[in-house]
Amino acid sequence: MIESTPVRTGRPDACASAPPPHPRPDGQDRYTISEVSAWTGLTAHTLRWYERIGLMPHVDRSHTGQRRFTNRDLDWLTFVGKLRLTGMPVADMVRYAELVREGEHTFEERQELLESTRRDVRARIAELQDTLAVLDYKIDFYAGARRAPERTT
Amino acid sequence: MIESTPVRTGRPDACASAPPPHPRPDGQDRYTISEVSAWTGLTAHTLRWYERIGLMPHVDRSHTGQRRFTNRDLDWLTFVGKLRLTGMPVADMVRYAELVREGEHTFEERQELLESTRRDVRARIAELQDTLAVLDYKIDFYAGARRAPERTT
DNA sequence: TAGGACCTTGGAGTGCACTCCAAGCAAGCG
DNA sequence: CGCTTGCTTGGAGTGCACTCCAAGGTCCTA
Repeated sequence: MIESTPVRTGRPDACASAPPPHPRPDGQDRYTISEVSAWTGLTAHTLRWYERIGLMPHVDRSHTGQRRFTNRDLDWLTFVGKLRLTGMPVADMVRYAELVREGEHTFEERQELLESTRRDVRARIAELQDTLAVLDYKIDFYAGARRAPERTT
Repeated sequence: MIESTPVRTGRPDACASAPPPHPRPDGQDRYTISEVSAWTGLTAHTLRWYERIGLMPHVDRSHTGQRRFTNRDLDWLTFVGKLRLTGMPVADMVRYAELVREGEHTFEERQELLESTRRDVRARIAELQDTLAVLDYKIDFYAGARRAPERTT
């Protein structure tokens, strides 16, 4: 239902940060909320909130009702973290999560949603590179002005 | 006091969007708030708010107290727009604006602030490129799964 | 000189994404 | 058993960046 996230890029030692290995192998993957909080950097509050708003597939519970997260949940949270970095609103992530819950007949819509996100990400990268050029220019200006303070207008 | 923003990159027809020309030449540059709003895409509310919080150098006024923005103000707003794209908090932009108001003896601190911002921007670009790889992977997955629906696990 | 569009202000309201609280149940240790 | 630490819930609170409002003054064109 949830496809897995790429495990390695083709290049050895690529700049992209390596995908985090799971703390425990499949089969022993029943993490408490605080373990997941430590691993993801999200607070326990946020993890519960994500579940409430439908951003998590239903999380398993212990016999006493406490959450027990799996490696699959960790993968999902890693992916959600990527989407969050793109600036995607939480509501859109919830929409994607709903599509995942609805099964394989939503593949097309999921693909479209991700392609639209990809366009946004590319646009944002371009904007940031533009900004980088401006920052470089201004930093050079300050560096130059400080080297030759008598002629800075 | 405010250094100008680069007018052209070295390459002809560079991908970076060309810096916007001013609507009117220097000397006739006394824009109302709604003109500036239309030009920048910011609402009049936001422009007033920027001034209130100290994110604008003091804006000139007409004899009756209405704001009259200059080409210099437009340049500043363009730069602020770039900083905003980087995700810099408004408080940090206000800090930079204060340094500009304080004069040339703050060149060093301004340069440091921009260099720190540049590091952030570079890091964010790297994150986004990472995310792009994940999106590409998942989009390929969906495309492949839809071409060969009998073998998707 | 009348009308409508535009401008002014301080302060209050909005939407987002968390973030925290109170009260109570659960788990592990000496 | 008692203690500490951790987990549960619904609902309320926070911080940021706007966004809007009411009441009134200004500008321009017919």
